[in-house]
Amino acid sequence: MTGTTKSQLISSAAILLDSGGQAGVTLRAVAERVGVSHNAPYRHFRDRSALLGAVAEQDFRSLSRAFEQADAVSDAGVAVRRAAAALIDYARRHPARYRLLFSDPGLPSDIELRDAAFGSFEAFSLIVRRCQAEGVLPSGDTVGLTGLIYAAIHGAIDLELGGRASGAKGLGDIDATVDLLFTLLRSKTDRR
Amino acid sequence: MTGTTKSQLISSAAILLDSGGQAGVTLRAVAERVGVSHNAPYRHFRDRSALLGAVAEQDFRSLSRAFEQADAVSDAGVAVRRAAAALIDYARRHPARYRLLFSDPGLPSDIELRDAAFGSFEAFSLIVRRCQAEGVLPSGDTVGLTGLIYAAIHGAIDLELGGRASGAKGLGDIDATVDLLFTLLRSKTDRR
DNA sequence: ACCTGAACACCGTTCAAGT
DNA sequence: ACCTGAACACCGTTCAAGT
Repeated sequence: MTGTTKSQLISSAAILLDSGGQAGVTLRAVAERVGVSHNAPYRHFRDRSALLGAVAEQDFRSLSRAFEQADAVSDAGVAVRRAAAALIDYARRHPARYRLLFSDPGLPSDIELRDAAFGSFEAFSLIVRRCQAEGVLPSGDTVGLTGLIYAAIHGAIDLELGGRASGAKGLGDIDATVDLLFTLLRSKTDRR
Repeated sequence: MTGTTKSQLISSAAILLDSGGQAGVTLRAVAERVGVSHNAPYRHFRDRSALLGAVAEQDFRSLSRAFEQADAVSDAGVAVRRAAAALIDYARRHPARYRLLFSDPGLPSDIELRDAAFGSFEAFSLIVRRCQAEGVLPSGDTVGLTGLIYAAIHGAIDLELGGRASGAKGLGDIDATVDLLFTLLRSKTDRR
Protein backbone atom coordinates (compact mmCIF):
# COMPACT_ATOMS: atom_id res chain seq x y z
CA MET A 1 0.00 0.00 0.00
CA THR A 2 1.59 3.24 -1.13
CA GLY A 3 0.66 6.90 -1.59
CA THR A 4 -0.52 9.54 0.79
CA THR A 5 -2.58 8.65 3.82
CA LYS A 6 -5.61 10.16 2.13
CA SER A 7 -5.28 8.04 -1.01
CA GLN A 8 -4.66 4.97 1.13
CA LEU A 9 -7.87 5.65 3.03
CA ILE A 10 -9.81 5.88 -0.23
CA SER A 11 -8.46 2.63 -1.64
CA SER A 12 -8.92 0.84 1.68
CA ALA A 13 -12.55 1.92 1.74
CA ALA A 14 -12.96 0.60 -1.82
CA ILE A 15 -11.43 -2.75 -0.87
CA LEU A 16 -13.65 -3.02 2.19
CA LEU A 17 -16.72 -2.24 0.05
CA ASP A 18 -15.78 -5.15 -2.20
CA SER A 19 -15.21 -7.59 0.63
CA GLY A 20 -17.88 -6.64 3.14
CA GLY A 21 -20.32 -4.25 1.48
CA GLN A 22 -21.45 -0.94 2.93
CA ALA A 23 -21.69 -2.37 6.43
CA GLY A 24 -18.09 -3.51 6.24
CA VAL A 25 -16.81 0.01 5.68
CA THR A 26 -16.43 1.27 9.23
CA LEU A 27 -14.02 4.13 9.77
CA ARG A 28 -12.32 1.98 12.33
CA ALA A 29 -11.68 -0.85 9.86
CA VAL A 30 -10.53 1.58 7.17
CA ALA A 31 -8.11 3.23 9.56
CA GLU A 32 -6.76 -0.06 10.84
CA ARG A 33 -6.07 -1.23 7.30
CA VAL A 34 -3.96 1.87 6.73
CA GLY A 35 -2.27 1.48 10.10
CA VAL A 36 -3.54 4.67 11.63
CA SER A 37 -5.72 5.51 14.60
CA HIS A 38 -9.46 5.10 14.33
CA ASN A 39 -10.16 8.80 14.02
CA ALA A 40 -7.27 9.85 11.83
CA PRO A 41 -9.67 9.81 8.80
CA TYR A 42 -11.26 12.97 10.20
CA ARG A 43 -8.08 14.85 9.32
CA HIS A 44 -8.78 14.09 5.64
CA PHE A 45 -12.54 13.75 5.32
CA ARG A 46 -15.36 15.55 7.04
CA ASP A 47 -17.11 12.31 7.87
CA ARG A 48 -17.76 8.78 6.68
CA SER A 49 -19.95 9.80 3.77
CA ALA A 50 -17.26 12.18 2.47
CA LEU A 51 -14.84 9.26 2.34
CA LEU A 52 -17.39 7.18 0.42
CA GLY A 53 -17.95 10.14 -1.87
CA ALA A 54 -14.24 10.15 -2.70
CA VAL A 55 -14.44 6.47 -3.64
CA ALA A 56 -17.44 7.21 -5.85
CA GLU A 57 -15.70 10.11 -7.56
CA GLN A 58 -12.68 7.95 -8.33
CA ASP A 59 -14.82 5.20 -9.81
CA PHE A 60 -16.95 7.59 -11.87
CA ARG A 61 -13.77 8.88 -13.52
CA SER A 62 -12.64 5.32 -14.13
CA LEU A 63 -15.99 4.56 -15.78
CA SER A 64 -15.64 7.64 -17.98
CA ARG A 65 -12.33 6.30 -19.24
CA ALA A 66 -13.90 2.91 -19.94
CA PHE A 67 -16.65 4.59 -21.98
CA GLU A 68 -14.08 6.61 -23.92
CA GLN A 69 -12.22 3.39 -24.71
CA ALA A 70 -15.44 1.83 -25.95
CA ASP A 71 -15.98 4.90 -28.12
CA ALA A 72 -12.69 4.18 -29.89
CA VAL A 73 -14.30 1.22 -31.66
CA SER A 74 -15.10 2.10 -35.27
CA ASP A 75 -18.61 0.58 -35.42
CA ALA A 76 -20.95 2.71 -33.30
CA GLY A 77 -23.37 -0.18 -32.73
CA VAL A 78 -20.53 -2.25 -31.30
CA ALA A 79 -19.22 0.70 -29.27
CA VAL A 80 -22.46 1.27 -27.40
CA ARG A 81 -22.73 -2.42 -26.56
CA ARG A 82 -19.13 -2.40 -25.34
CA ALA A 83 -19.87 0.59 -23.12
CA ALA A 84 -22.90 -1.19 -21.69
CA ALA A 85 -20.82 -4.32 -21.14
CA ALA A 86 -18.16 -2.30 -19.32
CA LEU A 87 -20.78 -0.91 -16.94
CA ILE A 88 -22.30 -4.34 -16.34
CA ASP A 89 -18.88 -5.84 -15.77
CA TYR A 90 -18.01 -3.18 -13.22
CA ALA A 91 -21.31 -3.78 -11.40
CA ARG A 92 -20.71 -7.54 -11.23
CA ARG A 93 -17.15 -7.17 -10.02
CA HIS A 94 -17.89 -4.46 -7.46
CA PRO A 95 -21.57 -4.63 -6.55
CA ALA A 96 -21.34 -2.53 -3.38
CA ARG A 97 -19.30 0.12 -5.17
CA TYR A 98 -21.74 0.14 -8.09
CA ARG A 99 -24.64 0.75 -5.73
CA LEU A 100 -22.67 3.46 -4.00
CA LEU A 101 -22.25 5.35 -7.28
CA PHE A 102 -25.70 4.87 -8.77
CA SER A 103 -28.10 4.19 -5.94
CA ASP A 104 -26.87 5.64 -2.67
CA PRO A 105 -28.89 8.70 -1.61
CA GLY A 106 -26.54 9.40 1.30
CA LEU A 107 -23.54 10.59 -0.67
CA PRO A 108 -22.49 14.23 -0.27
CA SER A 109 -23.72 16.56 -2.97
CA ASP A 110 -20.46 18.35 -3.62
CA ILE A 111 -19.65 19.69 -7.05
CA GLU A 112 -16.69 17.43 -7.79
CA LEU A 113 -18.75 14.29 -7.32
CA ARG A 114 -21.52 15.70 -9.49
CA ASP A 115 -19.00 16.58 -12.17
CA ALA A 116 -17.55 13.09 -12.13
CA ALA A 117 -21.01 11.49 -12.31
CA PHE A 118 -22.13 13.80 -15.07
CA GLY A 119 -18.88 13.24 -16.96
CA SER A 120 -19.48 9.51 -17.19
CA PHE A 121 -23.02 10.13 -18.42
CA GLU A 122 -21.69 12.52 -21.04
CA ALA A 123 -19.08 10.05 -22.26
CA PHE A 124 -21.88 7.52 -22.72
CA SER A 125 -24.09 10.04 -24.52
CA LEU A 126 -21.34 10.74 -27.07
CA ILE A 127 -21.55 7.11 -28.13
CA VAL A 128 -25.32 7.29 -28.34
CA ARG A 129 -25.04 10.34 -30.59
CA ARG A 130 -22.71 8.42 -32.92
CA CYS A 131 -25.23 5.58 -33.03
CA GLN A 132 -27.96 8.03 -34.00
CA ALA A 133 -25.79 9.48 -36.75
CA GLU A 134 -25.05 6.02 -38.10
CA GLY A 135 -28.70 5.02 -37.89
CA VAL A 136 -28.41 2.21 -35.37
CA LEU A 137 -30.41 4.09 -32.73
CA PRO A 138 -33.53 6.18 -33.27
CA SER A 139 -32.99 9.87 -33.92
CA GLY A 140 -34.27 12.56 -31.58
CA ASP A 141 -33.10 14.16 -28.37
CA THR A 142 -29.77 12.51 -27.54
CA VAL A 143 -29.80 13.26 -23.83
CA GLY A 144 -33.30 11.88 -23.44
CA LEU A 145 -32.44 8.70 -25.34
CA THR A 146 -29.23 8.27 -23.35
CA GLY A 147 -31.25 8.72 -20.17
CA LEU A 148 -33.60 5.94 -21.23
CA ILE A 149 -30.78 3.55 -22.14
CA TYR A 150 -28.90 4.40 -18.95
CA ALA A 151 -32.04 3.89 -16.86
CA ALA A 152 -32.81 0.53 -18.47
CA ILE A 153 -29.28 -0.80 -17.99
CA HIS A 154 -29.12 0.51 -14.44
CA GLY A 155 -32.52 -0.91 -13.61
CA ALA A 156 -31.59 -4.34 -14.92
CA ILE A 157 -28.34 -4.31 -12.94
CA ASP A 158 -29.95 -3.01 -9.78
CA LEU A 159 -32.79 -5.52 -9.80
CA GLU A 160 -30.30 -8.35 -10.18
CA LEU A 161 -27.92 -7.04 -7.51
CA GLY A 162 -30.83 -6.61 -5.14
CA GLY A 163 -31.69 -10.26 -5.57
CA ARG A 164 -35.20 -9.32 -6.53
CA ALA A 165 -36.48 -11.06 -9.60
CA SER A 166 -34.31 -14.13 -9.73
CA GLY A 167 -36.58 -17.04 -10.38
CA ALA A 168 -38.46 -15.32 -13.17
CA LYS A 169 -37.02 -15.90 -16.59
CA GLY A 170 -36.11 -12.62 -18.19
CA LEU A 171 -36.06 -10.84 -14.90
CA GLY A 172 -32.68 -10.65 -13.33
CA ASP A 173 -30.99 -11.61 -16.53
CA ILE A 174 -29.12 -8.40 -17.27
CA ASP A 175 -27.69 -9.46 -20.60
CA ALA A 176 -31.02 -10.61 -21.99
CA THR A 177 -32.69 -7.37 -20.95
CA VAL A 178 -29.99 -5.17 -22.48
CA ASP A 179 -30.00 -7.28 -25.63
CA LEU A 180 -33.74 -6.85 -25.97
CA LEU A 181 -33.40 -3.12 -25.42
CA PHE A 182 -30.91 -2.64 -28.23
CA THR A 183 -32.75 -5.04 -30.52
CA LEU A 184 -36.03 -3.17 -30.14
CA LEU A 185 -34.39 0.23 -30.53
CA ARG A 186 -32.48 -0.86 -33.60
CA SER A 187 -35.44 -2.50 -35.32
CA LYS A 188 -37.34 0.72 -34.81
CA THR A 189 -34.52 2.65 -36.42
CA ASP A 190 -34.22 0.34 -39.45
CA ARG A 191 -37.68 1.17 -40.66
CA ARG A 192 -37.64 4.92 -40.47
CA MET B 1 -52.64 2.72 16.58
CA THR B 2 -54.56 -0.54 16.67
CA GLY B 3 -54.05 -4.21 15.92
CA THR B 4 -51.67 -6.80 17.31
CA THR B 5 -48.26 -5.78 18.59
CA LYS B 6 -46.73 -7.41 15.51
CA SER B 7 -48.82 -5.44 13.05
CA GLN B 8 -48.16 -2.25 15.00
CA LEU B 9 -44.43 -2.89 14.77
CA ILE B 10 -44.71 -3.27 11.01
CA SER B 11 -46.65 -0.09 10.46
CA SER B 12 -44.40 1.83 12.84
CA ALA B 13 -41.38 0.72 10.86
CA ALA B 14 -43.09 1.87 7.65
CA ILE B 15 -43.85 5.29 9.15
CA LEU B 16 -40.28 5.67 10.38
CA LEU B 17 -38.98 4.75 6.91
CA ASP B 18 -41.06 7.56 5.47
CA SER B 19 -39.96 10.13 8.01
CA GLY B 20 -36.32 9.26 8.57
CA GLY B 21 -35.23 6.78 5.93
CA GLN B 22 -33.43 3.49 6.60
CA ALA B 23 -31.25 5.07 9.28
CA GLY B 24 -34.33 6.25 11.13
CA VAL B 25 -35.65 2.74 11.56
CA THR B 26 -33.93 1.64 14.74
CA LEU B 27 -35.54 -1.14 16.68
CA ARG B 28 -35.50 1.16 19.66
CA ALA B 29 -37.47 3.86 17.87
CA VAL B 30 -39.92 1.33 16.44
CA ALA B 31 -40.51 -0.18 19.87
CA GLU B 32 -40.92 3.18 21.54
CA ARG B 33 -43.54 4.20 18.97
CA VAL B 34 -45.55 1.11 19.86
CA GLY B 35 -45.01 1.69 23.56
CA VAL B 36 -43.07 -1.47 24.25
CA SER B 37 -39.56 -2.21 25.48
CA HIS B 38 -36.64 -1.88 23.06
CA ASN B 39 -36.20 -5.60 22.60
CA ALA B 40 -39.82 -6.69 22.48
CA PRO B 41 -39.59 -6.81 18.64
CA TYR B 42 -37.44 -9.93 19.00
CA ARG B 43 -40.52 -11.80 20.18
CA HIS B 44 -42.07 -11.22 16.75
CA PHE B 45 -39.17 -10.94 14.30
CA ARG B 46 -35.84 -12.71 14.19
CA ASP B 47 -33.98 -9.46 13.73
CA ARG B 48 -34.20 -5.99 12.23
CA SER B 49 -34.05 -7.18 8.62
CA ALA B 50 -36.96 -9.57 9.20
CA LEU B 51 -39.06 -6.62 10.35
CA LEU B 52 -38.09 -4.66 7.25
CA GLY B 53 -38.91 -7.74 5.18
CA ALA B 54 -42.42 -7.73 6.62
CA VAL B 55 -42.84 -4.09 5.58
CA ALA B 56 -41.63 -4.95 2.07
CA GLU B 57 -43.99 -7.91 1.78
CA GLN B 58 -46.95 -5.76 2.80
CA ASP B 59 -46.07 -3.08 0.24
CA PHE B 60 -45.48 -5.59 -2.56
CA ARG B 61 -49.00 -6.90 -2.04
CA SER B 62 -50.32 -3.37 -2.04
CA LEU B 63 -48.54 -2.71 -5.35
CA SER B 64 -50.05 -5.87 -6.81
CA ARG B 65 -53.50 -4.55 -6.01
CA ALA B 66 -52.66 -1.22 -7.64
CA PHE B 67 -51.55 -3.01 -10.80
CA GLU B 68 -54.73 -5.08 -10.83
CA GLN B 69 -56.77 -1.88 -10.55
CA ALA B 70 -54.88 -0.42 -13.49
CA ASP B 71 -55.62 -3.58 -15.43
CA ALA B 72 -59.33 -2.91 -15.03
CA VAL B 73 -59.08 -0.04 -17.54
CA SER B 74 -60.49 -1.11 -20.91
CA ASP B 75 -57.72 0.37 -23.08
CA ALA B 76 -54.55 -1.71 -22.62
CA GLY B 77 -52.28 1.17 -23.65
CA VAL B 78 -53.82 3.33 -20.96
CA ALA B 79 -53.69 0.51 -18.42
CA VAL B 80 -49.95 -0.02 -18.73
CA ARG B 81 -49.31 3.69 -18.35
CA ARG B 82 -51.55 3.77 -15.28
CA ALA B 83 -49.63 0.88 -13.75
CA ALA B 84 -46.34 2.67 -14.40
CA ALA B 85 -47.77 5.86 -12.91
CA ALA B 86 -48.87 3.96 -9.80
CA LEU B 87 -45.36 2.63 -9.29
CA ILE B 88 -43.80 6.06 -9.81
CA ASP B 89 -46.30 7.63 -7.45
CA TYR B 90 -45.51 5.08 -4.76
CA ALA B 91 -41.79 5.74 -5.18
CA ARG B 92 -42.23 9.49 -4.86
CA ARG B 93 -44.47 9.22 -1.81
CA HIS B 94 -42.36 6.61 -0.02
CA PRO B 95 -38.81 6.78 -1.39
CA ALA B 96 -37.17 4.82 1.43
CA ARG B 97 -39.81 2.13 1.24
CA TYR B 98 -39.49 1.96 -2.55
CA ARG B 99 -35.75 1.40 -2.24
CA LEU B 100 -36.35 -1.21 0.42
CA LEU B 101 -38.54 -3.23 -1.94
CA PHE B 102 -36.57 -2.88 -5.14
CA SER B 103 -32.99 -2.11 -4.24
CA ASP B 104 -32.10 -3.40 -0.81
CA PRO B 105 -29.81 -6.44 -0.95
CA GLY B 106 -30.06 -6.98 2.80
CA LEU B 107 -33.64 -8.22 2.96
CA PRO B 108 -34.22 -11.80 4.06
CA SER B 109 -34.70 -14.28 1.23
CA ASP B 110 -37.74 -16.04 2.63
CA ILE B 111 -40.35 -17.51 0.35
CA GLU B 112 -43.22 -15.25 1.34
CA LEU B 113 -41.32 -12.12 0.42
CA ARG B 114 -40.26 -13.64 -2.90
CA ASP B 115 -43.85 -14.60 -3.60
CA ALA B 116 -45.06 -11.09 -2.89
CA ALA B 117 -42.35 -9.55 -5.08
CA PHE B 118 -42.99 -12.00 -7.90
CA GLY B 119 -46.73 -11.47 -7.60
CA SER B 120 -46.43 -7.77 -8.30
CA PHE B 121 -44.24 -8.49 -11.30
CA GLU B 122 -46.79 -10.98 -12.57
CA ALA B 123 -49.64 -8.52 -12.19
CA PHE B 124 -47.68 -6.06 -14.28
CA SER B 125 -46.86 -8.67 -16.91
CA LEU B 126 -50.55 -9.45 -17.38
CA ILE B 127 -51.04 -5.87 -18.54
CA VAL B 128 -48.07 -6.12 -20.87
CA ARG B 129 -49.55 -9.25 -22.41
CA ARG B 130 -52.81 -7.41 -23.06
CA CYS B 131 -50.85 -4.62 -24.73
CA GLN B 132 -49.14 -7.13 -26.98
CA ALA B 133 -52.48 -8.68 -27.91
CA GLU B 134 -53.91 -5.26 -28.76
CA GLY B 135 -50.80 -4.30 -30.73
CA VAL B 136 -49.63 -1.40 -28.60
CA LEU B 137 -46.46 -3.20 -27.51
CA PRO B 138 -44.17 -5.35 -29.64
CA SER B 139 -44.96 -9.06 -29.69
CA GLY B 140 -42.54 -11.67 -28.42
CA ASP B 141 -41.61 -13.10 -25.04
CA THR B 142 -43.90 -11.35 -22.53
CA VAL B 143 -41.72 -11.96 -19.48
CA GLY B 144 -38.65 -10.59 -21.23
CA LEU B 145 -40.49 -7.50 -22.42
CA THR B 146 -41.98 -6.95 -18.97
CA GLY B 147 -38.49 -7.28 -17.52
CA LEU B 148 -37.23 -4.58 -19.84
CA ILE B 149 -40.08 -2.19 -19.07
CA TYR B 150 -39.78 -2.88 -15.35
CA ALA B 151 -36.02 -2.32 -15.46
CA ALA B 152 -36.36 0.95 -17.36
CA ILE B 153 -38.99 2.35 -15.01
CA HIS B 154 -37.08 1.19 -11.94
CA GLY B 155 -33.83 2.62 -13.28
CA ALA B 156 -35.40 5.99 -13.97
CA ILE B 157 -36.91 6.08 -10.49
CA ASP B 158 -33.76 4.90 -8.75
CA LEU B 159 -31.49 7.38 -10.51
CA GLU B 160 -33.78 10.21 -9.51
CA LEU B 161 -34.19 9.04 -5.91
CA GLY B 162 -30.43 8.67 -5.62
CA GLY B 163 -30.04 12.28 -6.63
CA ARG B 164 -27.70 11.29 -9.39
CA ALA B 165 -28.44 12.90 -12.69
CA SER B 166 -30.36 15.94 -11.70
CA GLY B 167 -28.90 18.81 -13.64
CA ALA B 168 -28.88 16.96 -16.92
CA LYS B 169 -32.03 17.41 -18.90
CA GLY B 170 -33.63 14.10 -19.60
CA LEU B 171 -31.80 12.44 -16.77
CA GLY B 172 -33.70 12.40 -13.53
CA ASP B 173 -36.91 13.22 -15.25
CA ILE B 174 -38.81 10.01 -14.64
CA ASP B 175 -41.91 10.91 -16.60
CA ALA B 176 -40.00 11.97 -19.71
CA THR B 177 -37.98 8.75 -19.65
CA VAL B 178 -41.03 6.53 -19.26
CA ASP B 179 -42.87 8.48 -21.95
CA LEU B 180 -40.00 8.00 -24.36
CA LEU B 181 -39.91 4.30 -23.54
CA PHE B 182 -43.56 3.73 -24.40
CA THR B 183 -43.38 6.00 -27.43
CA LEU B 184 -40.46 4.10 -28.92
CA LEU B 185 -41.96 0.69 -28.15
CA ARG B 186 -45.30 1.67 -29.63
CA SER B 187 -43.82 3.16 -32.79
CA LYS B 188 -41.97 -0.10 -33.28
CA THR B 189 -45.20 -2.04 -32.91
CA ASP B 190 -47.23 0.08 -35.29
CA ARG B 191 -45.12 -0.84 -38.28
CA ARG B 192 -44.93 -4.58 -37.86
C1' DA C 1 -0.28 19.93 9.42
C1' DC C 2 -1.23 15.50 11.08
C1' DC C 3 -2.08 12.16 14.55
C1' DT C 4 -3.54 9.89 19.19
C1' DG C 5 -6.36 8.28 23.32
C1' DA C 6 -10.28 8.91 25.97
C1' DA C 7 -14.93 9.77 26.03
C1' DC C 8 -20.06 10.20 24.52
C1' DA C 9 -24.29 8.85 22.70
C1' DC C 10 -26.18 5.39 20.01
C1' DC C 11 -27.14 0.87 18.04
C1' DG C 12 -28.35 -4.46 17.31
C1' DT C 13 -28.45 -8.35 19.84
C1' DT C 14 -28.41 -11.64 23.85
C1' DC C 15 -29.73 -13.34 28.32
C1' DA C 16 -31.75 -14.14 32.65
C1' DA C 17 -35.83 -13.19 34.68
C1' DG C 18 -40.58 -12.02 35.30
C1' DT C 19 -46.24 -12.62 34.33
C1' DA D 1 -46.74 -16.74 24.94
C1' DC D 2 -45.09 -12.27 25.61
C1' DC D 3 -42.45 -8.81 27.81
C1' DT D 4 -38.64 -6.34 30.66
C1' DG D 5 -34.02 -4.59 32.35
C1' DA D 6 -29.27 -5.16 32.30
C1' DA D 7 -25.41 -6.06 29.76
C1' DC D 8 -22.07 -6.64 25.60
C1' DA D 9 -19.67 -5.44 21.63
C1' DC D 10 -19.68 -2.13 18.16
C1' DC D 11 -20.07 2.30 15.78
C1' DG D 12 -19.60 7.56 14.22
C1' DT D 13 -18.12 11.57 16.05
C1' DT D 14 -15.90 15.04 19.23
C1' DC D 15 -12.29 16.91 22.06
C1' DA D 16 -8.17 17.87 24.40
C1' DA D 17 -3.66 16.97 23.77
C1' DG D 18 0.65 15.74 21.63
C1' DT D 19 4.70 16.22 17.55
